Amino acid sequence: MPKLAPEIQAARREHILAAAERCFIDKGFHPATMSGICREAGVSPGALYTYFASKEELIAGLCERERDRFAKELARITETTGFLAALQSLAEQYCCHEPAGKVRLHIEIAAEAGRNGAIARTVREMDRIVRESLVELIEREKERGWIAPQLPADTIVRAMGALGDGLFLKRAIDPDFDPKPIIPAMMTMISALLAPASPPEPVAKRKKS
Amino acid sequence: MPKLAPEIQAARREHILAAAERCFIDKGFHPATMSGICREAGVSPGALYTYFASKEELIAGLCERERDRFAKELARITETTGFLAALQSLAEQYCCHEPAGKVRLHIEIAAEAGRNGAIARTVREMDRIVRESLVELIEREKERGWIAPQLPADTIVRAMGALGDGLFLKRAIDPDFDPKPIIPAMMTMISALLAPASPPEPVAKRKKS
Amino acid sequence: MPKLAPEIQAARREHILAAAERCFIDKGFHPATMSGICREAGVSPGALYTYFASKEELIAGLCERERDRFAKELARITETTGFLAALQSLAEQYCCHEPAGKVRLHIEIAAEAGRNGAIARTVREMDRIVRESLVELIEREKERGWIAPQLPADTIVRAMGALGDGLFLKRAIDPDFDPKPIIPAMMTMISALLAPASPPEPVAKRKKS
Amino acid sequence: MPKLAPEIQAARREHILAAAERCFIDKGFHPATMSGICREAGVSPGALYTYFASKEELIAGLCERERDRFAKELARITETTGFLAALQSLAEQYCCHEPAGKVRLHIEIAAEAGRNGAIARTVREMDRIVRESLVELIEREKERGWIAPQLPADTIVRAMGALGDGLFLKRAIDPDFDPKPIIPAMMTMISALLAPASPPEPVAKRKKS
DNA sequence: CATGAATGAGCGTTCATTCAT
DNA sequence: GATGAATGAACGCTCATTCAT
Repeated sequence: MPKLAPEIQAARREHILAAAERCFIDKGFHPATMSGICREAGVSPGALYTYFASKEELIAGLCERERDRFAKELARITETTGFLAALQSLAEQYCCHEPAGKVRLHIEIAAEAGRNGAIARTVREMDRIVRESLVELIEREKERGWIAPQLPADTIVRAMGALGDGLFLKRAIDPDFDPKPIIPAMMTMISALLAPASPPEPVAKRKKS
Repeated sequence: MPKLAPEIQAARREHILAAAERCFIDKGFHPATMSGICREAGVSPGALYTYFASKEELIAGLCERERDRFAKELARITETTGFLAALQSLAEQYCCHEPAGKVRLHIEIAAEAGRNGAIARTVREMDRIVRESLVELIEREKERGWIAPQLPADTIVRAMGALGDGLFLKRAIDPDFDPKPIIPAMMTMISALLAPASPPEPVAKRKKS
Repeated sequence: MPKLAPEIQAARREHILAAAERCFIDKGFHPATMSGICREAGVSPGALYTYFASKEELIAGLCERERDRFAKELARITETTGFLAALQSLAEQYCCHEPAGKVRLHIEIAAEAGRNGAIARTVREMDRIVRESLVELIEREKERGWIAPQLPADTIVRAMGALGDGLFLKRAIDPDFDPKPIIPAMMTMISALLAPASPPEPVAKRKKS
Repeated sequence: MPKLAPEIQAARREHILAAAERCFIDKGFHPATMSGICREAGVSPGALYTYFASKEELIAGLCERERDRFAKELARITETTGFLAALQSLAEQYCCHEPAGKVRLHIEIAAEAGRNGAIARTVREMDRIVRESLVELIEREKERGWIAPQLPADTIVRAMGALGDGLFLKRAIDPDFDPKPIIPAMMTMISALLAPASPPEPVAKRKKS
């Protein structure tokens, strides 16, 4: 039998990852079973094991997929807009509109990262990508004189990242949690860090004069 | 072997919970085994099962213990100090000095809360306790005229909580993560929310006038 | 502590046996648990084990109790009446009015007897007692010329016993089984064995002349 | 290892059932262990569980197998002979020649039926099959004028069934029990129910002329 | 004598993984 | 390459029995 075309291989891999994601969201990494994932994907165990050598690798693959997806999305966003617009877009997408299942999956990944080096590395890389992208955006705005932060861009980004991650955690714990009421507070906090030259539009007017 | 004194029972329970905590930190809730916990606690399975009816109940018991410990610690802190001192104490204790294992355990609990109603309830209750305590402290400071926040105390507390939780998540992912460099940024953010009458001492002097 | 008065001991034993019977009827010998029996009897495991050295002995004790009860009841019946009246009384009591639970317990005992020598002995003894009692009654009637069976009394009794046991089995399998419609058929069969001098009253008129 | 041919699957199932039967006869349903059955069948637990989802299902499967076997055997017997020959054949086969283990197994099944609805249903169905077959045979003989029973065929069959079941029970209790001496008594009883037109051949000469 | 917490072997069952077809 | 039946170690949990108090 001739080797499968790489694009078919990749599609199959993606198909299995999608099925695995559904199972992992539903049950968590450890309670989810390989045969459940096979059923969900409509694939035999033998077939699955030609794409992923073990359950661990499947989990790792899923994490990498998340990282790549996020990186791509982030690139799309940062390419075309300024810092605050990007921030707002990210907040909306990941803290508000992201489906609850996905949110929980990310917490599951974080929990797994605590025990699994490969996953920890993937997650930290994802973190790094976000941070570097945002740092770059901040530096650009700084050069243009639009903001005048008193702290290093990296520190600012880390602090803002913590804010976003915290919202994620809240949503994972309580699927009914609504982040909207907190957004003004977040904007206040972020503005304080950035010290924008003039009140940026999407942020509530904070102090006149 | 007549009925054990309640305090001995409680001590035994606590002893098992401590052993379970070590195992859960080491391996996670699902990969950790009951017989591993028994070994760690130096207890037979039968004995363990007189204190906890199932693995699930053991996990739930651990979460409740965390909630109670935290509530107690929080009460101790808030009783004796003002808002900012309390905040600093909490941040130091839970975001900085908390051992990495404990931090990961809390993320594990959060992941589990996504699928287990009993645990979700415990975690949300823990959250509520923290929020209510801090809201009360804020209101007190407001009355005294020391701060003049523009947003409802509850919103502020939630935003600050997200910040703290985000730091937790970072530490779970990366045990070498050092929250210290971000603390000034956090203080800036919190100050912006609280609008203190005068620059509070523990915060870096940020802008004259 | 002075030895307990024998009558108290016997009462306690009986109390435990009664509780065990309820449990065994409810769940069967093997699925029923010693702690369930303790709960039902309101007795601690330690106390139970001073009366019965093992679960097996408890089961054996229950079987012996059934044997003794049945022997006593049989003696009462055969003492005061003739063969057919005794037969009718026994049939009514054990094939019709005996509660379904008891009936099932006897089948449980029979099943256990197949694997447990002590119980088999008890059950066979019970059988022997019934057979000897009835044989004696038959011989008495024969001497009086009221019946003229063509087969040995023991054979007759065994055949009749099989009939009774068969009804037992049916009731165990189907709690709604009603033995009443079969009674005329049984009477016909038994009459055929006994060849009574004149149509016995409770039996349907069978052959003219 | 692609999909096994259905006949191989069925053979494997049958192989496991046979092993289970040996274990259940040896120890009873509840004391017999799944790993014992696996050992007896030369099969791993996982393999067994692909054929039977639980111990309960294995027991149910065994009961159904008994029902089907018996139905088949019964059909074979009733197809080719008249009522009395069929009866004699059944009595010989099931009351006399059936191995002691099988007999005990049937009592075990009866005991289980008292607590397990699925098994009770199977057993009652088995009963029904026997009854209906024999009722049909009786009706046929009646039409031919060979017998002239005074009672409904169903009642007669039930009474005769009780007789057979009673013999079963006796054999289960006492493996040395020899049903042969009772057979003349049984034939007398059955004859009395059937009222055959002339002394049927296979029955011992009972009354001169 | 009674208590009931403790024991620990062993239960029924699961499931990541393999490999003959 | 795909299949899916098979493996078997290991899981969570039970319960007859014991014995320190």
